[in-house]
Amino acid sequence: MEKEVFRNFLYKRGLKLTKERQRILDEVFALHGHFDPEELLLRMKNKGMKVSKASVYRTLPLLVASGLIEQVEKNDKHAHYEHTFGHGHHDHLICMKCGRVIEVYSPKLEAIQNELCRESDFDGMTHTLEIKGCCCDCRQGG
Amino acid sequence: MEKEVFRNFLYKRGLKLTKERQRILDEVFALHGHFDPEELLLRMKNKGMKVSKASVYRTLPLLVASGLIEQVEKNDKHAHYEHTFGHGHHDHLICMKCGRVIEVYSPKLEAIQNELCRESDFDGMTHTLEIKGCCCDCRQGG
DNA sequence: ATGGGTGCAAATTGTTTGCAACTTA
DNA sequence: TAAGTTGCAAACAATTTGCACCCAT
Repeated sequence: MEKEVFRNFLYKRGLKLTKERQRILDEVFALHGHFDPEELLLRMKNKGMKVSKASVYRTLPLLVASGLIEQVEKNDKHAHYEHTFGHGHHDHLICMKCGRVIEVYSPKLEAIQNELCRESDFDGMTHTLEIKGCCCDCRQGG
Repeated sequence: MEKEVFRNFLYKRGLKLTKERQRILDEVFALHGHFDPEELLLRMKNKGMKVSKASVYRTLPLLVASGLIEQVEKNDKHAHYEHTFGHGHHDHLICMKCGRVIEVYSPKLEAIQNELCRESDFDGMTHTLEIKGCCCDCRQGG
């Protein structure tokens, strides 16, 4: 349960699990795919949940630090996140025409990460692969 | 010669190769590794070159569009670029302790890009792989 | 009761833009 | 000389922060 992970993470650092943090956690995990802080805030306001922009901006880094979510892009203006707990690692194909994001996974990539790290005596923790191009819909349409 | 590439690029779009654009191009290619707009501007000012912040911000996207430089990260605050002309594609190992960036290349990765794209009927153009972790110096030191 | 947390609004920071004067093709 | 370009300063947008009150532990 992600709430346990978060509670435990906070506890270890002497931080508190406030109502606001719980609400943010819940909403993040109620979400399907990617989101940005503003989007999250808007959703919560629309549901009548009480949270401030500041709390959202202060809580997201905690969720990242606890390993529950990941920052996946910072390509246009704002940061994008996605939750990763119980959701497996994957990478992204990003369509440059319509912005669609397709999730993909390749075990071979994990092997390559290890290989590249070994060659440079580097202790690799995580990787992010983004392939930019054009999705099938846009190729047909345009 | 990168200046020819740029001149040609501008010409095709009816744009002009001004002194400022030349200076920016020169400085970008005088640089070794990564840089951000602010850094570039500072270097140029220190050398007594006359350019405004606005011109730097207006020129970098042109250099990207012409294929001479690439935007490689947007992780902390600002955009980071590096020149790629005559410099081959590569990916990055990023040390999360000291910020060091190590360049790596794997032909296998190109194969994986193709494979992943084929599976999703996606027309992949470029990829960016970043592996985050801890470099050898930081492991020993800390 | 203590120390962290909240909301608000003001402050920062990276980047973009309007405009009048200037340059390049 | 016509069209694009510059520099400046003001405008923006995303994120951060100071502070007085609030609430988990």
